Amino acid sequence: MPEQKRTLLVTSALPYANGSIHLGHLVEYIQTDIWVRFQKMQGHDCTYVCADDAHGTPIMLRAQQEGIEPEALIERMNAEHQADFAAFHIEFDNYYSTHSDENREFAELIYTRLRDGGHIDRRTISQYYDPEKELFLPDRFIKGTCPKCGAEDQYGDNCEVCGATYDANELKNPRSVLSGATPVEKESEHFFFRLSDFADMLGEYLATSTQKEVANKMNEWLEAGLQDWDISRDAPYFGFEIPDAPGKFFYVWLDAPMGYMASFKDLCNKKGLDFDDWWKPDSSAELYHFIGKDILRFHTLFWPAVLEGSGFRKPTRVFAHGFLTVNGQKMSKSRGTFINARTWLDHLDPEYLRYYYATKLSSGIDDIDLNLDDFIARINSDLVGKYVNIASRTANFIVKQFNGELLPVADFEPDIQRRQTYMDGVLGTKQVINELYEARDYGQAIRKIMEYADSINQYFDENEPWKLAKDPAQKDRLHSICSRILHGFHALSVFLSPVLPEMTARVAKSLFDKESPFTWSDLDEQAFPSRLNKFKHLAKRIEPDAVNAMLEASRESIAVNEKPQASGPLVDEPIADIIQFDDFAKLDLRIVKIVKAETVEKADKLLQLTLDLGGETRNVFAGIKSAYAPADLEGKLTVMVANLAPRKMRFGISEGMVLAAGPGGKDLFILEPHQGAQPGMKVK
RNA sequence: GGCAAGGUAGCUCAGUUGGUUAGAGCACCGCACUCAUAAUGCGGGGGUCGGCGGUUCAAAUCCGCCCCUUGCUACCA
Repeated sequence: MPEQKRTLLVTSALPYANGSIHLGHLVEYIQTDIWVRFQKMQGHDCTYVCADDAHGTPIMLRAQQEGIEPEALIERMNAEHQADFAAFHIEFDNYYSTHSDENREFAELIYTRLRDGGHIDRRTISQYYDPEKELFLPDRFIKGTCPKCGAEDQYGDNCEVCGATYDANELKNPRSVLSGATPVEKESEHFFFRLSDFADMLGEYLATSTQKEVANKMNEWLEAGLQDWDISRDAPYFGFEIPDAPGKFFYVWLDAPMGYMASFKDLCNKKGLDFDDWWKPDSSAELYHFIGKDILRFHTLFWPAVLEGSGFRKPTRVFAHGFLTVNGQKMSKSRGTFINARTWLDHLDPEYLRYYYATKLSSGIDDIDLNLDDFIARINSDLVGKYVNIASRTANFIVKQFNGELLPVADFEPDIQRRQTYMDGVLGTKQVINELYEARDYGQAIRKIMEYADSINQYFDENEPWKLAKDPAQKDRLHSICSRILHGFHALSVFLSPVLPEMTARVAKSLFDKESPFTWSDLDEQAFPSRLNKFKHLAKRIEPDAVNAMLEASRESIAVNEKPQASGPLVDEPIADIIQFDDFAKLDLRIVKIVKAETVEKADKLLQLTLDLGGETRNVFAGIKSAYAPADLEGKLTVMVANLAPRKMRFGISEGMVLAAGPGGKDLFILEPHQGAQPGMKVK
């Protein structure tokens, strides 16, 4: 029955050292921690490592802003992260940093091997550069007008208003967030990892190494053709310099995931383990990465290829989970649902979050929702009303009437046949729960566990021990019944241990007088304790006020750090940076007459407008179909940007842009001049 | 528009390879109990399983079309 002892190495994604841990992060760490604890409880050799991702331009700049060295910044964040994780009972075997000697060695080793294997190309590319700060700008440090919806003040990689994604050089009116300067395109040599060299291997790998729905998605990428991966950045950059290329640094792809190895290597150094036993290509150890679905491509394509190309083993499986929503919506700063780990800790019990996440988690990549009303009901009912209540309502009988003595299974179920059936029931439940934990179907595991709790409460009510307690003749029966109920509670506590490590450790210690926390072998018949201490309060109900206070605090902490929380056009789209008259003068706005407006076949949002500028006509596509019928526009005057560079679209060339205001959809309003304006007049 | 994942009771979700009157928890109503942090137990109301067709003796479950939600993507110069 004792299955083979397995050797596992488990990781969670490396949190970036530029921000605090929030509830979204915790989905992953809690999911992983539950799995790791489950493995350890079974007696397997399971190691859980993680580290801060400590490099990159954002960290370099933030340190500058704070007037400290980046090393000081990442050290502080590392301590903060570790404290938050510890408070949520995330138990790493090692927590390290990508800014470490070990990590540098792995980055260099892997790079060198890839290079020598012919998997690295050098190519000159053109990229935005801040001429004042003298550095190349990551997408997040360029802001400008969204090329798709025209929203101001959007980042260089995607638009928060319309959700479009694009390249930074598509952004209109780009400016550096750092200096406000207009970035210039500048050429530089970059290093690329030839991912396509590994296409065949990846095709096979995907089929076995991740969830089905994920493999399907990844196959799309494979079929679309694998792009080379840019792995270098130019100085100044906080990170590791590429050995044979002064002034070039490893970009995140070539130093972050090595953090998994570096952290483990650090642990090997501390404990005298042989790193290669886990990481050589034919290692029998199992390697698992828990990640969010946002970094799937990276972990299922790039990372296995890099490992393959540099002579290391590949991950056994990559487990992706979905995102967190709060009350059914994306976490939102203004609603107070962007909740930091620390804010939660100030108001609520970390284990309640662990439990709630567990009830929602499955092996799939669906998003999970933290519905706070449901959360309160679920915790109060499951944990306090059912689980804890079993001990609470039974313990007194044992303590008062039997001096704390618990009967062994053989005594409360003396008939050998019935005892067998009873233990088969317990161990059968254990087996089912085991499989569910292993498969990461925690939601189902919890459901099973609560079914078991229900059955114990039913047994209690059917046998009415409170009545037996009043009849001295029934004392033996009372003893048996209560022992059996507490045996059930004991089993429940073991089942819940991966999810509620702290609470169940208290059960083990203060109630059952056990030296160490529960393990799976505590479910063996002989392992049932013979004594019980006086019951002490185990868990308290959640007051809705505590949740409200947490939401309020989240709103406040954001308000302190950021902008005012009111909403409205000025908040949603703050007024852009000051420009000079010269900048304004570049714009040539003209009054035009809409001579023709028509829908465009196969276009959802576009109207094709023929505009008369008083002698010249222009063809313009405008995304205003949702708000205007073509007939309403024809004959009307409006304002256009007349000197905008033409833009090729799928349906033709758009030769300018009409001006409109509003959030979108039906609320979109084009400008119309007062009576008397004539087509062609310049707006100034 | 394309691709993907969803749409099951008021809320949060289960429903394995199609098979008897579709389930759980919470909420609601009634009853019981008083050992327990008013917790627990029993019973009840409540669902055209997004819609329409089809396959089948039988469909929430398979097939087709459509509607809605979410994510990625494409076209909101």
